[in-house]
Amino acid sequence: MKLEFELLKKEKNSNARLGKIIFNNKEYETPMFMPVGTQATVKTLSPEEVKETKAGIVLANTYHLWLRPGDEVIKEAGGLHKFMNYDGPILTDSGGYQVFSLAKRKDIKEEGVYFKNQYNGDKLLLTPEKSIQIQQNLGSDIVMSFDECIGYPAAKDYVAQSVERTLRWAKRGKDVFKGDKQILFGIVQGGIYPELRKHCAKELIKMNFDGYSIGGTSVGEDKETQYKMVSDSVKYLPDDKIRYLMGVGDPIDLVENVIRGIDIFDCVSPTRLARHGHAYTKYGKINLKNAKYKRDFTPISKTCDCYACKYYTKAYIKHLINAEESFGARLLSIHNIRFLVSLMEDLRKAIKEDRILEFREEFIKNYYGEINE
RNA sequence: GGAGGGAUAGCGAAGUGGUCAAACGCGGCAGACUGUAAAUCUGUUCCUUCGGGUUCCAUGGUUCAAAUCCAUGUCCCUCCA
Repeated sequence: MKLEFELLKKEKNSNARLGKIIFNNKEYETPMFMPVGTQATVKTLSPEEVKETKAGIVLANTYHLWLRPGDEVIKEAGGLHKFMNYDGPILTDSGGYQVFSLAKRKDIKEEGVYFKNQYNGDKLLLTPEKSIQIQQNLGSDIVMSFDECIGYPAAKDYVAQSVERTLRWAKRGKDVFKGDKQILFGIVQGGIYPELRKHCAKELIKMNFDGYSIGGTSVGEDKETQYKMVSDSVKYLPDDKIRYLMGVGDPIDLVENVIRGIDIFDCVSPTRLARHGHAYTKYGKINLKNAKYKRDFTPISKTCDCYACKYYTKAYIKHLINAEESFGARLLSIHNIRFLVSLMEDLRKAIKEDRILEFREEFIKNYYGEINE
């Protein structure tokens, strides 16, 4: 019951694609947005609530679960699906992002990356082999290669050297990966340099991974730079494999990168922004902490079909956020995830109808416009 | 009746002659957040035409200079009878 992918259609006027993921006798269409559940939970939501947003794949993180509760514990529990009670597909990140985000607490060497355990100060070594082994213990359905996610800007010499190491790490990981129940992705790095992106993509393809991720974006670069990095990576990737753009979830970026040929995305934004009081709308992001919502007794969106919009007002959710009641974060997380999932539904419809460029124009006009619901 | 302590910005609370428009926390008002060290972080919070103006219970005083010292008053708290 390995996860399978099937390409269904290519949009006529762009590089956008429509696909299908088959997992556990269920089908999930792509392009798709995947909510992040780093610690084996999408923060504040139950698995039932995640499913209600119609999200498919959920992310979890190797690094965090390795440290706590430990991948052996999760293996003993019967794997991540049983442990967290989620029967949909699960993708695990390799810990590669922590190479970037824990910048001050790491030391990159050829064998792997040394981290300091944030809970007890222990010196830890995460290697490509170890990352795969942990992900096999976790029992996720899509496994990521251990890579180095570099920041922006980065000097070309450093990026070139980093790409070579990421390639060696990808090979080392693949060599120990069993692959009887899971599929393994390689990660295209190369910063903003087209020739490094090309080289990285081509070398990964030679190793024949089950899917390809694009990494090293959404680390501080501007949008145009990001879109170019995606285009410079995607054009070498085979049609029949999933293309995953890591860490991208801004609504505009989702639209732009679907057009460039991306199938799946993940991002912490919908849930983090929710905890910070923000809600996505067709007309831009709103901050419910703002005083102007104190007596706004209308839903976040009149057209949204989520639980929060169906039963609750902005004034109520604002009150919950201000009072630091967790129900507020939960309602906004439901809304924000549903917003992105629903945006992907609209994008798939536009692909089916070959009118994705028109869709983009209208979406951007609304999102950056002055109109309010 | 006696003895002592206190009153500082929306609230709590530092400060006890100049470096004080006054630390810090909360509350308020905004901002940031992209493979989650993030229910976190940042800015701002007397008035202002940005030159300055007016503040630390009230009034009077000492001093070149007072939130800070002195006198009187008002209110609050604690203990003793």
